Amino acid sequence: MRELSKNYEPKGVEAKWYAKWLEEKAFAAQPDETRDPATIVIPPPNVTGILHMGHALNNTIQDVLIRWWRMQGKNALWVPGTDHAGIATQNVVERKLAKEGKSRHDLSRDEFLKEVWNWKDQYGSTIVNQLKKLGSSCDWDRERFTMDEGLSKAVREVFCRLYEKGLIYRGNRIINWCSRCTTALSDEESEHVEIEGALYYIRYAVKGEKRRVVVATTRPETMLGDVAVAVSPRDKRYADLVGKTLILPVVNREIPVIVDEYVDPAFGTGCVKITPAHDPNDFEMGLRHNLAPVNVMNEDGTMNAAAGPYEGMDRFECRKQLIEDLQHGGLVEKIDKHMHSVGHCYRCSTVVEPRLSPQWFVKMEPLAKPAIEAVRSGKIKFVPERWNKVYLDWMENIRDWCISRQIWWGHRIPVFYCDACGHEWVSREQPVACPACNVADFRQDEDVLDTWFSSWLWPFSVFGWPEQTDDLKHFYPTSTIATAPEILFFWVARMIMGGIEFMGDIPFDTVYFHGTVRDDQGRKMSKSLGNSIDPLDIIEKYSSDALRFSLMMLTATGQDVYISDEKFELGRNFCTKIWNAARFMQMNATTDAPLDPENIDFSTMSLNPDDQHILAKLSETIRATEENLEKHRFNDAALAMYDFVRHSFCDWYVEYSKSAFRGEDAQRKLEVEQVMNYVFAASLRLMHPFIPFITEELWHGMGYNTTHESIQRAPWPKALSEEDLAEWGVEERVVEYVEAKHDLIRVGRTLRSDYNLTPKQQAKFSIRPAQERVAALLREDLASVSMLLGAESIDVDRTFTPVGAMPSGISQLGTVYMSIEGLVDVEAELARLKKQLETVENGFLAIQKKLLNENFIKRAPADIIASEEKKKADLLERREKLQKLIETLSS
RNA sequence: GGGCGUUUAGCUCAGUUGGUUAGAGCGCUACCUUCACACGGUAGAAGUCACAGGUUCGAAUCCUGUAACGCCCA
Repeated sequence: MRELSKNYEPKGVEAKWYAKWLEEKAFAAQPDETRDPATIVIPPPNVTGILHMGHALNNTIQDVLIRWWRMQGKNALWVPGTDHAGIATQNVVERKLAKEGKSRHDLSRDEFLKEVWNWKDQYGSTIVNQLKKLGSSCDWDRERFTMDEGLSKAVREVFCRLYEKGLIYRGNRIINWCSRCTTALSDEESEHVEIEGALYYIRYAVKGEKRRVVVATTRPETMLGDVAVAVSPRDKRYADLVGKTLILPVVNREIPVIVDEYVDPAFGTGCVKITPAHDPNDFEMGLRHNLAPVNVMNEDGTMNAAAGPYEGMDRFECRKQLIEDLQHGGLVEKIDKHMHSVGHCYRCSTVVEPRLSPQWFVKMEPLAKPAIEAVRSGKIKFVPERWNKVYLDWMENIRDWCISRQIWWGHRIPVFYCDACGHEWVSREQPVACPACNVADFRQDEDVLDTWFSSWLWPFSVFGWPEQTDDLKHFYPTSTIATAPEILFFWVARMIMGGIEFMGDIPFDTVYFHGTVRDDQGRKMSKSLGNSIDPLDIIEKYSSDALRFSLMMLTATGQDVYISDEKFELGRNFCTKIWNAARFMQMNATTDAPLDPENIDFSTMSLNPDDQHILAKLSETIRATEENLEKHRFNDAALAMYDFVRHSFCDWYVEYSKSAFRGEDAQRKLEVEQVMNYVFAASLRLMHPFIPFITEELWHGMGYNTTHESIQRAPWPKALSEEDLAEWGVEERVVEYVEAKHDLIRVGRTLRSDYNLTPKQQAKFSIRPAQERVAALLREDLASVSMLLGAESIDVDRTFTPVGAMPSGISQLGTVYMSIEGLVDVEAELARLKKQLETVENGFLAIQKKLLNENFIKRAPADIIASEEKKKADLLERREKLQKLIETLSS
């Protein structure tokens, strides 16, 4: 045992232990058929990412679970890794090139990819290093990257299987197009934002008539691509218009008026312009009516030749100019303000353009079916459960997944086209010649796959799939996924489908959805708002343990977490408290000999009431912690240990121990020391998953590392049953007595405080115990009671009657009287007692009313009635005592 | 438009199958630098459980409706 410094200095300690753990490969796990596996795969952060509070929360949760399982003796494995984040990473590298005045098109595709890999090698480990600062106990030798050769192989395998099964197809569809990233996006990657736009009412001429038809649109620039105007078949206003021809302004194209059920006569004017190349509903309608789409935009969001005079203009510039021109021609009836929800690119926030283009899709319905069943049957459990409904709604209305991206960084689509014979085929390996005509004149598809097309394979691709590895057999299915609900559709739902389709089994049995980390005003943390709190700053200022513990205390199941800088003081202060409790124990140690806190036998000792109490409380706390962790109630688990260590242990047991340490009984000192070390060592183990660094430091600092060198591999503390505790001599009635004794001490302290006694002023106390049994226990226990009360003397007397005005209070064990001659303010004491009487009176009346209610007596369960009866008796007793005290004082 | 969540002390939140005199942390007030700890101790003040109905012997808790805020989907 070495001496602990006065203040806990976490910085060096945390760095020291993490380095040691890495060096010893303390987090490594190998397949082992003799043990139960417990696996977590990390939600791979973007390789471009830097750690934010969301990551800190997400990874602390995983680390708590993994460390807990590891201590329980499970074969716990946490697989780390990063995601290649196609669009985001390409954007980063393109921005870097832009600073050098270059675009990616100045480079060849291969040269550009080389640039990206260079970037990844240089900066890609940033977030990984940050996760290490958090204390994450990942098996780092297993770190994976979604562009690794092995994972790329899995991606190709999956693409080919689905293609061969007919579940992947290419189609000319309306997709979400980001004109800044110049790529297609999936529906999930287009984020809808409510914005104020305008509804433009534009007049179209009827051919050969003076009449004008007014259509309303939010995107007037697309009218250049109109191929029809549609009305509802039930709309009498326009019945005579059907079949007529309209002249499209500006480009003067002739377009028909058609009828279609889809049209909502109540929206706008009831006349809808049909632009099949730029709207998904219009596209469907175009198909129904055999109308050829007219595309008016280029990939970069500028207008193309079909836009006539507007060619080359940006789409929003065109909108402005076009409206101006139409207004000049008197063709704009009105412009109304209009709130609507508009898709934005989730990577760059550019307004998404619905665009007709040939893309690759996965047919989702067949994959969704068993995945729906897995959740509905309860095979996969969502925590909190309410996400089931969100998942099921989405899955039951699932739409095909657009997986092709027009960027360079990513898994290239393994489809090949023969220029000689036109054959198209998929291949797991790079082909040498066309399998149809054997000519080597072929091209690979230019597109890459959606990044999530590799993420959905993560729970098995990290174990070497499609090879049937030992890792895969042992560690799959994984146990729990911890994630934010934002990626329920992106990732969780798709992993479930992927796992069932390719592994034939669910990828995990539990999904824990934690909340979003927000600032103390409830706003999402974002760079642009400048309200982010950097977890690394918090670690720097308060320590990683403080960050972790505070987050866990604050995260109620599935609720958003509101944080501010000061909230992390909670964790820091707690760590300091633990540290000082350890120092206290060291200072009072009677021996320097190392002790093995895992093997102390209390059955030969005669335990004092306080010993019994703390041992019973410890078991209760362990049990509560386990139950809460099992239910993923991390805040309740954290609170249970916090409450135990801070209050039960530090406030009561440590304070009690002082009376023993200052006494003369050497045997007693030794016993107290053993109890303390047993309890403290168990507490360290209990807290280790939450605050790994300080617990490891103290495990060694206190010399507990006798049987288990590192606390990480020390066994999870065992909650003892009442029978087990009884073998040590822990009796339930004694434990209850100590609870009541605490109440008595509180009552006595309140008396002191009410009469403004300073801690140094000693007072004489008299206690009139309720029963003889209590009197006996109290007499045995006077040393500690006396110390905790700061009493000059304590008189335990069943027949005690106060002389004159003596302040008093009623506790569960009996009435406490305090004697301080000359200081008693009779009026103040009376007021105080009357106030207490009023509280008791109210409680009594409420229960009385309940018990007099016939219905209650008839219908309430017997045990409830019994407990109410007992409460009534207690209150009655208190009432009588208070009344008597008031009477004595008043006379 | 559909769905979900939230509303409890000044602030942030617990409160699990309905049964307490409704809890915690922070903040606040008073006293205390006592030989583990002022990143501390002791004591205290502070709540119409959003609102309106209903069910029940009994509602913060269950049901219906209303309002405000937030999120997701279209």
